[in-house]
Amino acid sequence: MIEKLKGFRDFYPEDMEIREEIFSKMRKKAKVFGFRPIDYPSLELLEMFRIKSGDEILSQTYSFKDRGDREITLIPEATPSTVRMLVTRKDLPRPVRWYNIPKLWRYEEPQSGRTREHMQMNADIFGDDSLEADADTIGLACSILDSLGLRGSYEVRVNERGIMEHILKSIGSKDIKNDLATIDRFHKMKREDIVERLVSSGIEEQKAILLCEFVEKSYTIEEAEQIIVQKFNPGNITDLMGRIKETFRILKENGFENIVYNPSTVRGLAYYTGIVFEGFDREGKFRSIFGGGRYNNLSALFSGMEIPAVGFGMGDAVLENLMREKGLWKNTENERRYYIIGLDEKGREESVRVAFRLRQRDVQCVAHSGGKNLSNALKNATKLNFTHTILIGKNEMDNGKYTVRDLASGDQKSMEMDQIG
RNA sequence: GCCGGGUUGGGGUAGGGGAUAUCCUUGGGGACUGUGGAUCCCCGGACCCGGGUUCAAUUCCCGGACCCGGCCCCA
Repeated sequence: MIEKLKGFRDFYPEDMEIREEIFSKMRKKAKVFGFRPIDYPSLELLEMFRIKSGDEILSQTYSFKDRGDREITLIPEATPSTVRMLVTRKDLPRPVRWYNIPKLWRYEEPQSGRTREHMQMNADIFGDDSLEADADTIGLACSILDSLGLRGSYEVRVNERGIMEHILKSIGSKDIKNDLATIDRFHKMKREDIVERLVSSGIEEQKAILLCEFVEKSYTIEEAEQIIVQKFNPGNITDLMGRIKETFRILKENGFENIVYNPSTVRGLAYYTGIVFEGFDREGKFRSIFGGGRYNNLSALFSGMEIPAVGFGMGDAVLENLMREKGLWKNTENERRYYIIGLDEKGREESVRVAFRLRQRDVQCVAHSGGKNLSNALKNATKLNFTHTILIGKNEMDNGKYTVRDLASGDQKSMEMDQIG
């Protein structure tokens, strides 16, 4: 037996159909939000990811030398290729709204919600530094989850890196990058260790404890503002706070209530420069469903051009975890699929003719090709996922109408071919 | 890269130092030749891999692979 590679997945039709339905809903929502599809290679020069993330990424990529001695890699994330495409075309009218659903690879130990190969919907807005673009980005992610039936099952944790930096500076941090990384791990480390790490970068212990108390929970944006202003004396954050409040207001006003301010959401050491956000299931059982934020500096690394950007990625693995748990991992389309059964020799000949005729009108159908056994044919129809059968025997041939049976209800009626569909 | 728990037909399982390896389901074939989505009959199909202990290993021991979960890291 040939085995598949560790951490990779096969998809059989029963799951693949569901996955395609999910992707088609993602595409539909992206489209109505004004995003256009792109695509790019699965292999890129390793250098591109080194520019963005540094050398340590080498240990987590599927990378190798090609026959021309180039260091190349299966892409571990979507953003660099997208930005590469963006800066290549200097003629593009901005703002640019692009999305795609590529396969991505990372060479790491598989665990719940993380495989070595996965698909991830990515949507980005370039050349638009507005808070409205931030809101649209989060709005699209939420609209997708809602359209999948997950409304009420998730929350979006939002933070603003600028505000966090102001806070850290005001309480004496000498190593803001490192402290953001510490905060990112807040829920994974012991409180004493967090405090110790914060203190070691120059923060007084009292302030470090105060920060921990703040970072521990989620807040409404108003609560967060009050605490930040009263407890941390963060300097002038009026603009930043005004912006994030307005972003919250837009989202709430337009039906997305499940948005909280969560100071521990900082998205690691990544390239984010402003708003950051992550979607989680309400019960906190799984990893993040989607994550993203504003990254205004990345394009400069690629081209010297400063193009503001905001976007998110939403992987298929955690989404599947959650949808299965909520009983939503199922087909929701209700298309008809006909199984055409000839009851005698003439009927079987006719069943093939009928099949081709129906397909000309895009009606899904297959003619039964097994033996004469009606019982087995009906059983096949059910097991092979058809919704209706069409029976063709002597009676049908005589009067030119076929017997159409709804397999779910058992209802049966006589129809002419042109009425079937 | 590290840690824990697993691995018996396609799926789900029982068992166990020696026998034809259990049961359900799925798959294939057949009977019943127009209302029967059944029923009945028949047939396929498995002890993850390598080494060790033993007269004998699917069973015990060691190592590996893979699966599930966690850590590290996070794109």
